[in-house]
Amino acid sequence: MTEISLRQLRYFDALATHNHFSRAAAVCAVTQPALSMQIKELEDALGTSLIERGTRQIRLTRFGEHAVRRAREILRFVDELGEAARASRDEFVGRLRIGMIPTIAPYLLPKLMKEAGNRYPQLEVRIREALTSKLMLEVMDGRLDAAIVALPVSSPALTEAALFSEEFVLVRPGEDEGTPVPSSEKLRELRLLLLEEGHCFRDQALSFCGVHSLPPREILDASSLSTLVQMVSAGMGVTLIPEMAISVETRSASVSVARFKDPRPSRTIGMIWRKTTPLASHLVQFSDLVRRAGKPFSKRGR
Amino acid sequence: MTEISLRQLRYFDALATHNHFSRAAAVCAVTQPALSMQIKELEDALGTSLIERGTRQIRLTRFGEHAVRRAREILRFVDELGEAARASRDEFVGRLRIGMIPTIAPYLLPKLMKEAGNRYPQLEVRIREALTSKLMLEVMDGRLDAAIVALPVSSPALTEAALFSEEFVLVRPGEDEGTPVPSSEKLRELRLLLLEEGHCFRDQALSFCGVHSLPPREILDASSLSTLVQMVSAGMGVTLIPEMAISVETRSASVSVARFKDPRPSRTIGMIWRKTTPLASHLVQFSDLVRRAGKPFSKRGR
DNA sequence: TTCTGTCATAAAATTATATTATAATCCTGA
DNA sequence: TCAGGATTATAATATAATTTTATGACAGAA
Repeated sequence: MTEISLRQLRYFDALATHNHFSRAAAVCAVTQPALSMQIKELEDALGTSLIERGTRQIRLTRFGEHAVRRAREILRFVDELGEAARASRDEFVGRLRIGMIPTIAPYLLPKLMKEAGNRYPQLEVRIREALTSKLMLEVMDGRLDAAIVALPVSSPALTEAALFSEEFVLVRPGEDEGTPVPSSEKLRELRLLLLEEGHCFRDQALSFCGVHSLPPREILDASSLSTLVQMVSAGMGVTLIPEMAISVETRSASVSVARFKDPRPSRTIGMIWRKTTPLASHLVQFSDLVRRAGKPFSKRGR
Repeated sequence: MTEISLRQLRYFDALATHNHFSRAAAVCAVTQPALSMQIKELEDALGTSLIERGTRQIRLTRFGEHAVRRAREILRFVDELGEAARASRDEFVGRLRIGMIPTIAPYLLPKLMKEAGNRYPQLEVRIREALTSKLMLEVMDGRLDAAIVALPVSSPALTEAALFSEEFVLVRPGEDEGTPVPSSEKLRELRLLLLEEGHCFRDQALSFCGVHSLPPREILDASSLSTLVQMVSAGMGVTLIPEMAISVETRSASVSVARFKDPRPSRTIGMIWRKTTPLASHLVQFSDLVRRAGKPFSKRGR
């Protein structure tokens, strides 16, 4: 004995509406014996008869009446599944979980959320802030759809899409305003304040100074750019911050901002996602949005 | 492109629970390629991907998560349809619509309903009272499941099951008690009170008297046995009533009841149903119940 | 690199479904 | 009561869908 199939339910539905095998078969675009057999199979599968067959006319049995209601319900659910699929592939709707590193999130977020709200009103964007390593893990095992980080991350499982590059600027105490900008080598002699371990921005700053690790220092590393700037303002040293952080972080601090001459330090911001994600095309679209949001900070306004 | 099938949903369900093609295939008792292909077909049919395929592990896509919930819902509905079918065929439950003619209903009903309540507590018995011709029509077009009438009805579309036979008795005014019982021929000379046209009992009574139609009479025909007996009690004539009506109808009337010598008039009570009804076996069962209910009235206690 | 686990693909075999042709049934009307 | 028409069932055959077997492709681990 075979299983119940949707085909059987569809034929049964047609039969119940037309009360006539041949006409129902025509509606289903099959021949009458095909429909007859499927109905019989359905009856076999259910172990009970659905149709009272008279020569002149047929009618549903008691249970048939009940069954056809159920069958139609089932068919409707199946159709809705198809509709849901269509809706989900055509439109970028639902939830998008984006990770961002702490040296990007506070600065990019306002503009990004505004643009996302305009462009994809149906989309719920959730932001999670964490260090690159954690974000990578979360993207890889599906807890995030994508992350916005500094490139490269170089993981074979991830696609990287570069969005824009931004320069780092030197933040010095307010009174240093106008004094010559030190070269990257000179920076090493200054008291360079840095983020704590794990932030890629720390490594990028160090790399600019030509060092890749640092001997233990007397002062504690900061956990945010905000703190760093406040430390500079308090005269504890100098620091680097990315372009996008300038306006937010230096607004209420007595610090001066200076740009480097070549070689100018910079980082490339990009988005990463699983190579296998089916959201890929959506994410490419979305990355464009992020690119637009980051444009004001972008090197050479690009 | 093919249609969505339940098989695909079942495989998808298994795949979503095991997150592993081969194991899911094993659970479904098919080989892995079979399952892979059905999943692919499902994705094609939906026009969207459900599974993110990684070499090491797979996971559901966003839409896949939604789809599997829907799929399981659908599968549950289908299973329930099967269960409902099983329930409906094993047990005699639900609604049973029985028609009865007016010369049976009031007398058989109390006992029948009591017995039915004992034997099939799950069964809702609905009674409709009408003349034989109407009942036959209603049985034939499915508004009734069966009817209890006097046989024969001789319709090729209907099955007749004889249940019991009962005699007719003569009802005379109380003062006739003890006087000789007239023969059927003599009855013709008496003022025989009858039910109105359409009642089979009228025809049966006439037939007993050897006449098949009656010239217009001065008196009106009665619409119930009850009225007939009251008319007899009022001295308007005599009448015949069936055995089962005696105790109810003569209780509160000053009439005398007399039985005929051979040939004794009688009628056969039976049940009729559509030859094509799937309730046939249930109705045979039920007819047994009716037989039991009618036993006390039965000719020779049979 | 090679091995291993995993899913995809291709060809062949099997099974399910459809079609065509015809039978059976039963109602209709002479 | 008998022929004719309408309707569904059945049988044989044809077609299509599904499964299996065998193999490929790919990525991650040793």
